[in-house]
Amino acid sequence: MTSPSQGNPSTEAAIEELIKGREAATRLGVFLQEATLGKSAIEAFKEVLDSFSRSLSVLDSGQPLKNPAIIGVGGRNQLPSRIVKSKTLDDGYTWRKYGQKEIQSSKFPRAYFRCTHKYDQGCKAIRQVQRSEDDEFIITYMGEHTCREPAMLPHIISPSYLEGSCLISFRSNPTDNRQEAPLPSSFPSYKQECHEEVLSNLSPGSSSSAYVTLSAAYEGSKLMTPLGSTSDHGDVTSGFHSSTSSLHYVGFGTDSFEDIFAFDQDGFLQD
DNA sequence: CTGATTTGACCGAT
DNA sequence: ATCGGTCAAATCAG
Repeated sequence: MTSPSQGNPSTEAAIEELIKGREAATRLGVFLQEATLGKSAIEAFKEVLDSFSRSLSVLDSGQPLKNPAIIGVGGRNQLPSRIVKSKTLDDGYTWRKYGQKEIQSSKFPRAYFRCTHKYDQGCKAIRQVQRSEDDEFIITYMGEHTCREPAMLPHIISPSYLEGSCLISFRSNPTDNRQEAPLPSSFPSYKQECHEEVLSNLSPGSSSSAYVTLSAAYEGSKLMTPLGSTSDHGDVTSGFHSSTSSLHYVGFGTDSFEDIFAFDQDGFLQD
């Protein structure tokens, strides 16, 4: 990946500082989480984080950020969860939407997905998707995929990202995105972009919390093709596609903390 | 025809 | 009582 920041000492220094600042902010976020502060405090905190992230993005433009900042621990239930900000809903897995809800704290509805293989393979992974103000999606993944997604190529990102190698590369073809749309189809083209940032990574059990994402690989071997629409599991849906992307952990944790995202912008939902 | 999405109802937690 | 998450019937799409 080419990055303008590369080879530019001053820019890199700036990035370094920003990363430090962001880390400090995320640490602060943990306290904010524990202390029951007012919403304004949380909003302010969110702005700080956003600023760091934006600055980093600008300077870094695409370069994977190192030093992921992880805020918060543990989801509201036992499920390991992580929050990812992405421009695409494709993560290599097939999801089935089972609900959508207007959420009080954010003006955009939240869409609920469960793994397509919930019943045929007992996969417990679920995710919640919300649109953010920048035409991106805030995706909260909960639970681990225990399914053996045909389309997934065994590219498991181990918890190593906790050590700084937060690189998750995606890549595939945009096949069918519809099911990915958290809302009525008014999402223009969230498919061609593949930017992701892991806003948070929380895995209580940390053990096998490895989040799986597929990568470059399965191009050419689309095992996932809709088995003729006769498959018993018949849950072939979503598309997958991805592409190399850079992500940053900007993190924070619990679901409630999600309120930090006071997405304000129209357009998410609408038909 | 089969499977996915939509959407209101239902339910549990707060 | 309210809010968020899930269910499930109706509807849509391939």
